[in-house]
Amino acid sequence: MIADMSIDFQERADNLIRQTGERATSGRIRVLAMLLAEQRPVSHQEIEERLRGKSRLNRVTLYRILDWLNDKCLVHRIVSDDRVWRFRANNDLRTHRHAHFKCTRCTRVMCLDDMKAEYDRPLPAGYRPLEVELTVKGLCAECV
Amino acid sequence: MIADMSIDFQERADNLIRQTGERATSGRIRVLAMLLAEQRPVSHQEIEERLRGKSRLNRVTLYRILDWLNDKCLVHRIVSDDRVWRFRANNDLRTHRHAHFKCTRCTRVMCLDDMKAEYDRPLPAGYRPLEVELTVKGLCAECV
DNA sequence: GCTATCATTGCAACCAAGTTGCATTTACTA
DNA sequence: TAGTAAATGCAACTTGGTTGCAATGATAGC
Repeated sequence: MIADMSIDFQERADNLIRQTGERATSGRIRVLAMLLAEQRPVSHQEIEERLRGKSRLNRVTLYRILDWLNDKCLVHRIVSDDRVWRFRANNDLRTHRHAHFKCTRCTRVMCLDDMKAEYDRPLPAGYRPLEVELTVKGLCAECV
Repeated sequence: MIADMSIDFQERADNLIRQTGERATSGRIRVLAMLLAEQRPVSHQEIEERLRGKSRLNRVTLYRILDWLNDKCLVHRIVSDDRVWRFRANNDLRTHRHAHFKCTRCTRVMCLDDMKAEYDRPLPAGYRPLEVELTVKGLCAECV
């Protein structure tokens, strides 16, 4: 079962990457498959550890793969006050206009998929909004 | 006029720091006075440049002073996706439960004082919120 | 006002996350 | 199946921030 699932993610990743019209390299596929399987925001460091064992990806290459996946909207990037980026697969097209929760004890970040990142008051005159980030910080259920 | 104002900020900074009951050092006073005069979020680097000329503060000391001012709630710290902290004086006690705007072109950050950082949906069961961060990103009036 | 004391400062060295330039390898195209 | 541009790996670098420790300085007690 587990094995089947992993093959499935591999295949989905491969398809998604090919749909961009650019090269489907093994690195890109492995990283995206892993993120598809996780379904939560994962840091560069965690990904590196997770991928260890199999032919290891270079650190720089991993940064570049994550950038690329982000450019192609296959993943989204979440920033947090620990100055670390986390990445999460965009499984469908209702992408990332949602809020995030950051646990200040275990440092994990989760997507609050059904809480929209929005604001209600007008911006100062002349300002053009492009993106909104809403992060709730506190303790998650396991750390509380 | 300008000179008077600067003396005024110096004095206000001095008072605020003494009210904490801890030591009123020249570094703390200079940094807080500068922030009181600015009334906008300023990065460590900017502060360092601004304070250049007068007897220069050590880089590490400045980090420590900013941490200290933050601990004492005399300033608040704003995080942003460029992994740079910015600091703004808390002029009164209606402190920092407000949103921020980050210009993606000039990289400046401003406080949206009358936009509250809040959320409307419930968190997952067992989660305890402690703080909320809301950042609107886009182009400011000067960069649009 | 002077001195002792402990917090604060400065220095040097360090760390972690992320980036750049360039030579090598690899996925795709013809 | 070979040629080619794109992707990768490596080494070195940058930026923002931190740590340990010795030197300095603000304040309390006299």
